[in-house]
Amino acid sequence: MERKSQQKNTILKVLKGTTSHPTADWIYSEVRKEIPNVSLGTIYRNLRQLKARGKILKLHIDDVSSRFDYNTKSHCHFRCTKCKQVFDLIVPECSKMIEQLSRQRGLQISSYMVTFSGLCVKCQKQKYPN
Amino acid sequence: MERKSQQKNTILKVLKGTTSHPTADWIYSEVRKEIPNVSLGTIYRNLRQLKARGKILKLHIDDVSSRFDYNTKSHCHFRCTKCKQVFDLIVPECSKMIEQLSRQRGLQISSYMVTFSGLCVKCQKQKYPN
DNA sequence: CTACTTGCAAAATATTTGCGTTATT
DNA sequence: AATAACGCAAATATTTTGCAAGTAG
Repeated sequence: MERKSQQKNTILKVLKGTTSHPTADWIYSEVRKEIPNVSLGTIYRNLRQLKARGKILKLHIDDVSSRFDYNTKSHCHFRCTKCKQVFDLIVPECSKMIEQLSRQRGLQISSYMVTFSGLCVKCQKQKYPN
Repeated sequence: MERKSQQKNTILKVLKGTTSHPTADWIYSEVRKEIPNVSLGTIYRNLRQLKARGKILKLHIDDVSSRFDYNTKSHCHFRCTKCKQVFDLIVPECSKMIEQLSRQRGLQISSYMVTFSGLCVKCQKQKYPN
């Protein structure tokens, strides 16, 4: 059975306290502030377990590395191609679309991953690219 | 400037001839049937170039490795969690949704990646899991 | 000829795993 | 006491890159 550990708690706390959809490596550096000798292997092992138990989401937004999300409800993301930030998007039309898809095409949809890419409002306003 | 090469042509031909959204490694093994001494580095280099020139899409559907698609129009995918196949989905509602998003929220959306996961029609019918 | 492309091998990244030890239940 | 979780280091897997040679334009 699952056991508690300071490491797992801290990982969850870090994830809960950010909206940045962080990578394993970023989580590692955050957790190390509290548990300096934590190992990266432990981060990965816990993230995998948490995902398997449905407590977090693993996102495949870019090809560099996976990102993790404390918000386990399927939702949409917007990735700015300039500042590389990933924002949550609440898109009510999306759930309607899925309902339609399963009704009309017989697909049993258990989750979805939607990522829009483009320029966020902030970066659109910047005249000179960085 | 860009130059032609047998390797690049073959990669494109292979991609054009499949709907399986293959990985670099699968493409490699297909290309090798025609050019036995092609190198994996060449595959990756060409795939990167082709993507940069907008001739193919790079998909981030699962965490194992990237997949590539000859169909460069943004479109939706369905990934069966059982047989692991990835199918194209034409979802007209999707383009409407994007139009709405840019109009209502000021986002400049240049592309999107939509992946639904679940059981495909075929796998739903199978009584005994493999 | 110029310089893009290739094959090869080594390097860089991201993630997983084996093992002996620690800690939770 | 049993065994899940840990830290560490080595192993995998995927993708990139440096370099000398080949080739398209």
